[in-house]
Amino acid sequence: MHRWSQLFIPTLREAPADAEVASHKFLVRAGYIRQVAAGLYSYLFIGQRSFNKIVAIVRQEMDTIGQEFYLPALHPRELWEASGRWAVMGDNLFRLKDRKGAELCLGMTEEEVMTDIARKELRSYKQLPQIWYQIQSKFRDEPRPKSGLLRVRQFLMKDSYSFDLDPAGLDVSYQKHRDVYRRIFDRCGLKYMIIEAHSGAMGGSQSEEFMVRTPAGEDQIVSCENCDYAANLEKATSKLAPVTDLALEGDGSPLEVHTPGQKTIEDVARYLGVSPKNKIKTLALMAAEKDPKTGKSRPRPVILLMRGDHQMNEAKLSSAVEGRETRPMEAKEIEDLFKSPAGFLGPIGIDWAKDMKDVDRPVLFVDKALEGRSNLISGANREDYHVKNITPGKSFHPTAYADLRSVSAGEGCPKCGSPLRIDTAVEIGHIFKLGYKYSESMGARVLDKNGKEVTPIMGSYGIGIERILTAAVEQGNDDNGFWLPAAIAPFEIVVTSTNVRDENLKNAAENIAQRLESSGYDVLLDDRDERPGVKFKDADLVGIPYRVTVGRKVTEGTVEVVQRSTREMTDVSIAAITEYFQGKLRPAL
RNA sequence: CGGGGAGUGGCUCAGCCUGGUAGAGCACCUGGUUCGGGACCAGGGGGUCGGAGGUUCAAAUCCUCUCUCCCCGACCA
Repeated sequence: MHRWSQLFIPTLREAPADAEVASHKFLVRAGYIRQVAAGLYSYLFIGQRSFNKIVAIVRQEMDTIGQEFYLPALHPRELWEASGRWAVMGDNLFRLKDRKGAELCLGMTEEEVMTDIARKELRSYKQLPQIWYQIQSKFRDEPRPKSGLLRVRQFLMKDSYSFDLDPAGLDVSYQKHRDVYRRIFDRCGLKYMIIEAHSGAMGGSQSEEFMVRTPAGEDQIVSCENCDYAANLEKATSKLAPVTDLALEGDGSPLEVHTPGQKTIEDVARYLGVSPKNKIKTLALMAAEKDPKTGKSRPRPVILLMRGDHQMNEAKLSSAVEGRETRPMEAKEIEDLFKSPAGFLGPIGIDWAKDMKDVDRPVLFVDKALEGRSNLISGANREDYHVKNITPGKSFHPTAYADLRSVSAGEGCPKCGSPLRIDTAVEIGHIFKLGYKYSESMGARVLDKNGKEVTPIMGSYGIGIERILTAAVEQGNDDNGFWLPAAIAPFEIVVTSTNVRDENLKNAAENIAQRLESSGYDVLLDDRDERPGVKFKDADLVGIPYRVTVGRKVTEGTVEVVQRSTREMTDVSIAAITEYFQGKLRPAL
């Protein structure tokens, strides 16, 4: 029996000054967590209890498809060199040296260690498929930890890895994870959505994220109000309303117009009396390109053309340039390429690269929204001049058309055309078809039926344990505190006796708590010698879904049951208390 | 890394501009009253004012450097 009077549950009347989001404020106030340093938290008794419940659910469900390992958090440099990530991860990877000077890092994920086991141990197709998982602390030297447990430097993650003989096998492993994740998040009582995700520069094909909508989130997700389309903003596309092109002017060749001092899209559009939708936006960037001879990095111009009213999306740009680092061009670089100051840039008069391998010429990517358009207006590459009658493919030849723009709310769903909405959300899980990246680079091989060496294909799948708790708190809170789904709450019921000095009440509360506990419920008995108000406030704060108030009605043989989320209050006879919760917390299946 | 803000008892904050014996509320300890929504009275303990250096007869307060934390951005399989 857990007695509040004996426990360490340091509740706070006020939120710490540096807490901003609800989950951060409440988890600290409720005594779940305490901050140690930026992005590092201690989990106290009731916090840890809640984490344990989440972990138990994750473990139980994962065991239905995979095998649990426990791998070290400390990894040798060699493994990360082998995968190439020692160089790629940059400052986000915690690095250190041991006494002998050997370099190590703290794992952000465990592809390397898992693949290392696979390459040493897996020999035959008969051993496939495999799904291995673990639940371990992960470390990331975040440039900016924030929002309490939402973005931290050390966190608990369930990560699993699948090894299959072929892509069809990977599809199966991926689908298994998708199903199990749904069960996990359903059991955790979260309202979530599954969205298409950006695969990132790390390669891989299909990728989906499990997202919980909340203003505290960091991701932007696009979803259809009508059908099931949902995608990360980094990936989302939309149907655009048709735009009426301008009429051809003059003899149809590019026609310069004087636009003194008109630099922004809006200025030019207004000055010429056209919509920004008929204007081309020219973005000038430099990408880091490896010189094929010297192997050294050198900047290469990458120019983007967008519809005047559209915004460029960084993730899509990253895909277009195949992961190369990019930065805005400096004024001098712009002058060198365009022979014109910024504000009047355009695609004409420049010899663009035919493809990415054509490294000596500048790259021109044109957003797909401009494909098929005609008689647009762009800068003339001459100060104070713009140019009309610009038609992509005719007036200039792009290196490639690419999806570069960010979707805006209200645009049409790519599936059904209904309006799209954009929300912020927290990512709680991610499933990802990795492909051959790690098995290839680290040299995992098995023999297939024909005795031929083949590289297993991998998937990786993560769940952020802290984020489940955080999302749950964000999803259920009010001015007084929060409530957790019973499955992940530190306790299911708090039994509050209004006055422990009254022997009758004290004994009744003790008795009820005892009975509930022996019926299998997780019960916290608030037996503190505090005024009722204090105990009610604390009960409201700490996230327990039900409160049983043992008070003045005891003489009539009843107690009050309060459901925290709805504040709904029910008088229940003491004799029938366990049955009451049978219906609430253990509904018949 | 760029921009902004903040470091004063355990917590929330005032005091700083205009230098002169460190404050309030909450929390904590003792005694008493109280007991269904964060009680009241009386008494009490607790602070090198983030750190270092400087100016000054005198620094929480002014100056310089530095550390830490928060927010926005950049960053983020």
